[in-house]
Amino acid sequence: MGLAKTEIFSDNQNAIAKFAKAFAHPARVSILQHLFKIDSCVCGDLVNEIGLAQPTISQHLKELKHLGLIKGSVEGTSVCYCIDKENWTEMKKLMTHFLDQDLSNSADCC
Amino acid sequence: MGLAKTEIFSDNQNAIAKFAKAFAHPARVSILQHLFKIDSCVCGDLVNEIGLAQPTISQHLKELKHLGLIKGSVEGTSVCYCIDKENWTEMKKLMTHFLDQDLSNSADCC
DNA sequence: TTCATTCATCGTAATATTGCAATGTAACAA
DNA sequence: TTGTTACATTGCAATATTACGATGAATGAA
Repeated sequence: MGLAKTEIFSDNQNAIAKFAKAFAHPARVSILQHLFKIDSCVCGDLVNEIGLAQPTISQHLKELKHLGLIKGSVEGTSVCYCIDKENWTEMKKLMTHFLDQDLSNSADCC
Repeated sequence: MGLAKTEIFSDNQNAIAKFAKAFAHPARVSILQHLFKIDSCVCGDLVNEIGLAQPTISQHLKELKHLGLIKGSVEGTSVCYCIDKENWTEMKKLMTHFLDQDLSNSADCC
C-alpha cells in the first residue's frame, strides 16, 4: 500500500512520525545541521556543500519548509533559508518528551 | 530512484536518519510507547491495541528489532517484546544532540 | 532588450514502504 | 497423533520517496 493509516493513531503519534520523517533522510539532516552551523542564513550553496543536484536539494528544502522547520526569503536572485526557531523549539519539545520516556520502571525481562 | 545516497553523508548523519526512520511511522511510535507504558513485557496484544493486522505489526516489530531498539524472547507460543534500554539510551543521546543545536548564535534573518 | 544567474517545478525512472491475505512454523494441549 | 494458538514469512498491490534532466520563472546586469 505505502499508505499509513493515520486515522487510527493519536495526534501525538502522528505528529512525532511527521517530524521524524523530516530527519529520516541524511540530506535533510545535513541541511539542518548546516543551517545551524552557519550563523547567517544560507542560500543555495547547500547544493555545493552537499553532493546532490540542485532540484534534489530544492525538493528537500521544500519538505522542511512545509513542515515549518525552516523558512526562506528571496534575496535578489538567490533565496535565503534559515531555521524557524519557534517551530524548532516546539518540535524539540515533542520529540524530547517521546525520547525521554522512563526506562526505570520496567523490568529487563527479555 | 527511491535510494538515498548514503555514501556522501557522515556516519552521524546516516545514523540520525536511520533512527528517525524508526519513528517515521505512527504504528512504530505507538508500539514503542506501549512497550514503555506497560512496565512488564508485552507480547502480541499489540495487535489488539493497535488497529493493524498481525502481519503488519510483526513487520514493524521486525524493523524495530533490527535497529536494536527492542528485543524479543519466545515464551511458549507467544513472543515477549520490550525496549532495549542500552540501545535506547545511546540512540537518545544521538538524537538529543542533534535536536539541541544552538539556536542563539544565528540571527533571525528570514 | 538580451543575457546570465538562481532557484522552483515538471516529468520520469528506480527503489522503498505500507498493508494484508495466505501460508508456514513452533510450541503446547488433548 | 491431531488440533490449536501465536507469530513469522511470503507474495503481492498500492502508494511514497529519492534523484535528476529538462524546463520555467524571476531577478539583476549589460
